Amino acid sequence: MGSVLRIGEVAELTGTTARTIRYYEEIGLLPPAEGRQPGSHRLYEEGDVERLREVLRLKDLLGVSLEELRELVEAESARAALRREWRDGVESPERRREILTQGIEHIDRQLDLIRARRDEIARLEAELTARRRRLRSRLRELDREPTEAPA
Amino acid sequence: MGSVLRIGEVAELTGTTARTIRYYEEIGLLPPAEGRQPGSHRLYEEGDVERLREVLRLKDLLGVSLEELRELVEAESARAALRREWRDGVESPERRREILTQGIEHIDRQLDLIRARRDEIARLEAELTARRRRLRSRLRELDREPTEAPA
DNA sequence: TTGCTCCTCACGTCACGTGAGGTGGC
DNA sequence: TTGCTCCTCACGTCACGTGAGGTGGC
Repeated sequence: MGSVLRIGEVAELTGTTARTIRYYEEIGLLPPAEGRQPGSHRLYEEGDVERLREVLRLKDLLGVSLEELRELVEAESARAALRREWRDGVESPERRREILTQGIEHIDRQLDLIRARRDEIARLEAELTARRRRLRSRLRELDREPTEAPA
Repeated sequence: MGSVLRIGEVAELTGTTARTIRYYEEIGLLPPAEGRQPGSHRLYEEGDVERLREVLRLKDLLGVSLEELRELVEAESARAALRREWRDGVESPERRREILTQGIEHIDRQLDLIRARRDEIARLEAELTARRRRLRSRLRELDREPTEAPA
């Protein structure tokens, strides 16, 4: 059931702060809480929580500016519009093919960003484990000849 | 040979700006350029470039604040001091064992951070590829029955 | 009615960006 | 001497943090 949430609860659920949510609304990164009079409480639903979680995750993992993030999110809502068109029944197979193709291209753009990050992370991890192995092997050498005391 | 570099060259080599280098020096994240009179040019060597590259990489990949980054870097120079002690010949095997053990623990702390990131990235990548697969398979379905035109 | 969370300014902070005006080495 | 890069303020900006003072729903 669509339980209604206040901004503090949404902040808690997503691991952020009320200020951040208001700021994201202010710069147009999040849509304003629906049907709200200025001064009154912002009310959210589970879908808004999911949406915010996604935004925070992309920001954290991709390390992009909020401006770039806004472009990504806009592309995402364009995608949502296409999904609605699809769900409501699309007439021509040409249009259906177009929608699917655009969806794949959108995902590919995100995958490019993610994979670049993944590779950098993997490189760093490999370097660290290599250094760890070297230290471990020296430690084992010490254990094998423990009587190497000075004169 | 130890070619001497100016701040703009260092910035170019590391993909950052002169302002960032000065700022990092100001907050103690980087050591001040060696033997320099106030007002005169900062001069760097290849080692400084490597050091800065490491700092920028950790910042980018770990997404930490400069304060946290400074702690990491300080731990790194503590490690460098231990490596020097090792290189200059350490007397007791107990001390050698201690140095190696501390080195491994230091690397393990960094590995914990890196692996957490790696897992998050992997989760996101898996979700994206799954969505991509679903779209691709729908596209293939369309190709298999291309005469599904409306009346 | 009392707490609690919410609201809107609005100033502070972190990590730099961006001139302004001036000095120093090929 | 002319460019070029460098220097030090110092103010601007982005992404929020943090009160100040006030209103609104269990």
